[in-house]
Amino acid sequence: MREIVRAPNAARQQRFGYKRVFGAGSVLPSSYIFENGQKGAERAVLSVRRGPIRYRRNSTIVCEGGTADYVFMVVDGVVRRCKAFQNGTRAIVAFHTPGELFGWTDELTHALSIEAATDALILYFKRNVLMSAASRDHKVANTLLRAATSELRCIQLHSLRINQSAKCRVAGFLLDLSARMAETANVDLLMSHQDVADHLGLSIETVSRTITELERACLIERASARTISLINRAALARLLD
Amino acid sequence: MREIVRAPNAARQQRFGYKRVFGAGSVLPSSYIFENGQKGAERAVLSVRRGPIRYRRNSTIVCEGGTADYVFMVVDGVVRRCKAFQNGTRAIVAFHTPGELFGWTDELTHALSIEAATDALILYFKRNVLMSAASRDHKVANTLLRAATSELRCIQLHSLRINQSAKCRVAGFLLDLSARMAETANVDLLMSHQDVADHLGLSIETVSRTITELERACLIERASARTISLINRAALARLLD
DNA sequence: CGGTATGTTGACAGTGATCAAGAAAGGTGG
DNA sequence: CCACCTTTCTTGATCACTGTCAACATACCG
Repeated sequence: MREIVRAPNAARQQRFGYKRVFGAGSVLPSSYIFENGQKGAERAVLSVRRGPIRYRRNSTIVCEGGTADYVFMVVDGVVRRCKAFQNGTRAIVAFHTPGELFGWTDELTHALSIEAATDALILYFKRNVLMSAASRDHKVANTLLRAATSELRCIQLHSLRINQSAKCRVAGFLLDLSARMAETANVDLLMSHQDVADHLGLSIETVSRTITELERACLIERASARTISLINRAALARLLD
Repeated sequence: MREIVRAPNAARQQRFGYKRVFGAGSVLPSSYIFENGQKGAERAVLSVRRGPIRYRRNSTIVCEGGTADYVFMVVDGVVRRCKAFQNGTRAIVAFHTPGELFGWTDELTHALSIEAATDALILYFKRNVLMSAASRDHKVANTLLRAATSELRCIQLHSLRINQSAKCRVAGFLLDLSARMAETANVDLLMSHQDVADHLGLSIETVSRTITELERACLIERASARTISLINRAALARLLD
């Protein structure tokens, strides 16, 4: 049987002592959003927005089981959707990066917690307004459909990945992150190794060891623990599949 | 390193020798569908249907990478969406049961193969017709949205499950299956243990052993290998989380 | 009835988790 | 700027769950 308490160190036990410091709401000019790649069909959706609200790293945006009154969009930072288990472990189903609409559901409550993985700026959309708008306006419905579809694709890839070896999982994660961040040179691991581990279904130790191993094999290079350059993307990609 | 060839027995090597026997198309009266719980909003969608077509067990409906010209609905039987890896392993992302609309994507190709896990009756919908219908008719868009949303929920639960122990995975799978089949007394494992194993990210041996273990613990009872009654659902549910 | 496909059980090995301890990074107050 | 503290990351030793290999049992089907 797996142990109940996984992190005996004092440092580790802090992990779930989320600070829950809800950042003071700091409303940006609405032009910010429209300049940020939103246009045309999204206008209708954006007309029901609230916020954006700023969250500090590790603060909870929605608790699992909380009423699903809102759907969200990341303006800045990284957000994680996760579930905490009774045995103290945690699983991160997905990370969300700027521009992504997430938290959509047709149920009354959110099945997962939504937390800020870094300091983050979040936009709110009232779900029932969105829903009734969708049933009248096909543009809104299509925006939601597009969001759900891309989230579906993303989580499908993820579910394929977590049956692979640790090396594949980490390599795939780095390649994905690099693609999402559209960084040319190096990948910035915006989230902690603990977050990466909980996302990939590994322990932090294994994540650390695997990164070290990839570095020794000259596939990546580290400037710091969270600043990684993918030296040999082709070789990394070859690890997958 | 994991071994390349996983199933050395002659019997096992047959696993991917899919028969690809496309069943002759046998068109049912359209009333069949309408009697089968489809109504109202779904009408518009159903007006663009083709089929249903009958597939034999293990035949391929769509190959991974195949053009995504159609979206599908299970009329009867069970369908699996899966990916075969180069090392001979296979991952089943999801099973689909009667009434489910699946295979929706906004990409040009299907990322996963779609195969009949049992003899199955499949309805086809032209994707581009569906897409253009969705951009005009919000009812169609909402039907797609609903399908995508419930698929999303399903795969989220699944991705949470595959980080758990083998016992949790099997117990959860049995409970889910029982709920989906709405069978009162016992669960009928319509798919092979191999399919279950590939879905849960376990080996067939582990699936078999785990089921035996659950039986010895008096949580379940077996009439045959594929006919299982959940004696103590509460205890099974307690294994989860 | 033989032959194939599928499921079961045992022995053993390997990947990754756990436990433990130390190193590096980041933040705060002097 | 430095000392101090907390958090995060790294590395090593050991253990266990689950995969692999092997053999057999059972079910299915012409």
